[in-house]
Amino acid sequence: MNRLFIKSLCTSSAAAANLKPPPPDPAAISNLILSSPIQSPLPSNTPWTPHLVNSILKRLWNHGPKALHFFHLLDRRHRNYIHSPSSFNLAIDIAARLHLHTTVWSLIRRMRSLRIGPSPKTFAIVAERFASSGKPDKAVNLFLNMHEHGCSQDLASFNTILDVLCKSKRVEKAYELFKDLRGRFSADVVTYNVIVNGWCLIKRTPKALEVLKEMVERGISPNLTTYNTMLKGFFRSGQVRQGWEFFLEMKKRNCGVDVVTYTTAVHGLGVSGEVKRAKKVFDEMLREGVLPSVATYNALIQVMCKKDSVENAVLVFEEMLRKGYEPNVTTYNFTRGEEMMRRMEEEGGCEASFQTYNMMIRYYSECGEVEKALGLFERMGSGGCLPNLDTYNILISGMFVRKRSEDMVVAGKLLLQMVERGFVPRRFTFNRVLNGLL
DNA sequence: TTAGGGTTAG
Repeated sequence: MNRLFIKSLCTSSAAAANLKPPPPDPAAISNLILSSPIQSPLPSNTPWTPHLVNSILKRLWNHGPKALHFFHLLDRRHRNYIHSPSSFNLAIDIAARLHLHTTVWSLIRRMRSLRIGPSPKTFAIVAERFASSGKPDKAVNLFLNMHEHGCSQDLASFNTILDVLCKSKRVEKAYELFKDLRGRFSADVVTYNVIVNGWCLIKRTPKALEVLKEMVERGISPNLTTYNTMLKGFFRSGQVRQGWEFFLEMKKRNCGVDVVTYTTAVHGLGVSGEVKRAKKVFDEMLREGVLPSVATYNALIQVMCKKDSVENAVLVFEEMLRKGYEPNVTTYNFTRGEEMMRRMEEEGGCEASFQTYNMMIRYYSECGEVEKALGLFERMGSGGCLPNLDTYNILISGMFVRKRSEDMVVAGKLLLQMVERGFVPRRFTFNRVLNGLL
């Protein structure tokens, strides 16, 4: 707070004296880093700020080695600049994603020596990477030992590690840890909600209901989040009837159903084919005076596209615009096609995300329009979002559609490029390209 | 980054 205040004082007085240089452009700096060889020095005279550094790290997210190199250069060569905790956390996330464990730990030690961390958030980041790369035990150990790295364990960090395990589908592991330590950390409603959600994520609603019963027995009252989680769980596991009955029960018992409840019901009913009922729930929501969100409209649009007709989806889209909602990337992604992509950028002032690109690239690849797919890929490279692992996998698969030898060569180049950018191709992808080339 | 709702996904 204080630092921000001082910073704003400095900038405003500089502006008053007309000395303020144009603000550095993260996109320009990122592109410069991307296009120059790895030993190049950073542009001099740049007024580095945590905000600028963070936005560059995010732009270089899908080019991990360059991102880390940038971080290290700034850390070592610029004596007067000290990275902020949030920049450290971003760099640690990138290093952990690339499985550079030595780098992760040296960054953590560096944070500690600068007395700016590590924080519980730092450990949550690393634990998440462990859990998502099939090492849940390492994630648990990290949590159990975090106090040795100057970071205390409390209920919040306990809930976080459980959530990390659950979100990476290691629910059994989470449940074990939960049973072992719930007494020590005095598990609260958040803890139980995390576990309920975990079982729901892997479609084991009976286990989720069991935990729900258990929390009540232990004197912890479920809240609206608990019920919304359960509701989503029923739909996710295909128990549409139970979902519907649960929804009715929630209303009957005056749980204070909210926009999340309605969005879940509209989406859940719709994707399982009950479009009429989904629309009825949506109308009922309006009657009850619960304001739909962009997510609610997106849910309805998706349902219309998939189970009704694109024309009706567009009607909902137009209605959304009429009511003053601002469609976001997700909205446009449902109504696929170049036309929509143009519209989102020109009229909507809404930048395509890598999901948008990936979807379009997949579409072109599948119908053999390899040049168009490659064109979009090029556009990505020079724009705000760099291709990610999915992009490469989709595009490389696309190179096999036409069974042409020149496509194989492109596939080979893409494979090399993805490795250079810090992605690990699946064995399948690798062998396929190799076979293709041979 | 202490929990729940919209991209495509089993």
